[in-house]
Amino acid sequence: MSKYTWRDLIKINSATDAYSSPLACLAHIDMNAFFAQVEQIRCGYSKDEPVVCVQWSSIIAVSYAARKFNISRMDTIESAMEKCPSLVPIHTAVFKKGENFWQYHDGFGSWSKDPKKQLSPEFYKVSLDPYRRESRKILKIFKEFCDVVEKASVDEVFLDLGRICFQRLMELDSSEREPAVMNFNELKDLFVRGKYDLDSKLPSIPEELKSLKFHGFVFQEENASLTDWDDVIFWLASKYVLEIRTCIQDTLGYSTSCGVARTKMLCKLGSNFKKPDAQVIILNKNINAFLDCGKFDITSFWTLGGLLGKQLVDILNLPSNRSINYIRENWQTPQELTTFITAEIKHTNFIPEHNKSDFERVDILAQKLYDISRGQFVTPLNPKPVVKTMMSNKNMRGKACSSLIDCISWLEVFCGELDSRVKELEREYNKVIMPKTVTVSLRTDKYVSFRKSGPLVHRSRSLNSEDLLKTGIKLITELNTKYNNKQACPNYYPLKNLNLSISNFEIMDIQKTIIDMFGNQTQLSKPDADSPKDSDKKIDDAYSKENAFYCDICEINSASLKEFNEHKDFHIATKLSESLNGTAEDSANLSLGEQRLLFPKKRRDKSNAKSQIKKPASKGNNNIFKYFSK
DNA sequence: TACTCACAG
DNA sequence: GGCTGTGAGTA
Repeated sequence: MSKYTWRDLIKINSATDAYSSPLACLAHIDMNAFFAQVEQIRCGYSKDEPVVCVQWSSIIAVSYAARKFNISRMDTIESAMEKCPSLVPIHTAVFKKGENFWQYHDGFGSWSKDPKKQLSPEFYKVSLDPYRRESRKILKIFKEFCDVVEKASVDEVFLDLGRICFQRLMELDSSEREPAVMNFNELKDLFVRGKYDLDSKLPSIPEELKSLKFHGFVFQEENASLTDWDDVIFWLASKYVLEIRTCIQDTLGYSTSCGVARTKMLCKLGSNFKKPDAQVIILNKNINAFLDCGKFDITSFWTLGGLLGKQLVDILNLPSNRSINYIRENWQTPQELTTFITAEIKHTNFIPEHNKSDFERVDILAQKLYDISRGQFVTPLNPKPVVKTMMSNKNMRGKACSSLIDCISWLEVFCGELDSRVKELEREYNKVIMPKTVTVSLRTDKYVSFRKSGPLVHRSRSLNSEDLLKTGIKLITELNTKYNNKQACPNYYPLKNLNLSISNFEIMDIQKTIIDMFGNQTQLSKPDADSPKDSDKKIDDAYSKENAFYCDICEINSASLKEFNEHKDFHIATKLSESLNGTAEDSANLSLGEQRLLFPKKRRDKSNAKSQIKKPASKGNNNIFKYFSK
């Protein structure tokens, strides 16, 4: 007799409830040294060549080939080169100050001896866009294979394999299956004929299934034998995740690590257990052994990696031998844990400083700890992480941002980045995403920061880089006039940090936005007579008339007289800034944007287009130099 | 809404 | 260690 019921089994066929079934089967898949892999593949190196991904002079991802030389992320390029003279350092793509597109400069980097081949944080900002794009491609494959996918970060996902396993278990057509699997039929027949009670136990697994060979590494058991249906489900899962991982390897070239287990937490520990290019299966009967293997302690778990975890180690007096069984054996119930922690807090006068809320509900914390130590901490997958805010940020070194003009040049970078990130998301969701709030924030000193938010004044129905920039410039100018003076902030420039963020997203169906904007008109009008461009113009005209505080120079609206006046300050400020900064003769080191900004009539350098992966967005007549023209 | 903090990759 | 990002809590 199985220890699982029909209810447990049928539950895994539900996309929403499967995770909570005792027969749940999830996976966590992690890209090995993702950034390094992306660069290795992009540049056509083999996986045996020691590629590292570089940001300025530090290494941010080390391929497994490079790890063989004992190179870690802590190494500088120089020390890594010493360990491995054949090292292949590849710098991330970068935005140049004043430009709203990124590009790769292969062969360039801050490690280069030749100053002309150096990328410096003073003039560039790292772009992570290439990794996001690859991440989306990979995600797309996961979604083809699996109905419930949680994108946990740019290089990792959780999968709920419930439906797949259920269907494969119950599959009617057995022609493609291994002979032993034919015996699933016994279960299937009972199911199909409805000869079961939800609360009755499943039959035992057939003898022939007990010796199936798992795909991948079964923790602690070289020749794991299958004893119950959970094992059979995990066997099916091990086969299926290998298919997924092989597909990703074959179509995109990426190697992955994978953990298969009952809960997200166990999956995550599993995928991290063996790297690279491996899958680890943690059977339910091996959970405790896995947790006690000596590699984990309480701080190994999600959300306990920081201060909270350390505090718990102190309070519970946990041994340093990295073992979870201590908790399991010392506190048999969640209540015992609650009592202990409460007493200990009183006894030691422990005062949690920042994570106060965690200790206000000790019972919840104790329950969590109790479950974690037994591998029973169950959480659902979140298939829809909706964007709340999006930020483009830059820490400024030295004099990277020393004037209002510099600020605007960096804002152009930020707008380019945010615009393309929003477009990417729109493609993924097939929705229109429109932020309603824009925030510019800056730091002049370690502890002195200012910020200003405002509504995004947009003139078309999708986000565009130019409108975003106009709003950003308005905000940065207001900050500049307010704080860049002796009284408010004597050491305003050079800024230490500048960032632009968008928030308050309105997420609309593409179809819906058209109807919202035009009512039934869209359906009635002839396509030729009312082309999209005309429609846009109509909106623009209508919008302009509604707003009294309209700036003819910028073509933007202000919400109030006060705002309008502040906006006018901006024009005065930029003129001033221009007169201070616009006299440089040598424009060789200036970006295209800055050249346009300072020398609008001058012919611009158009070389360097070769290594460009992404085409710059069309500039049209909306160049920001017009702010400075007479 | 503005701001800080914690946590993660 | 530098950098990017998110969510929770607070006032």
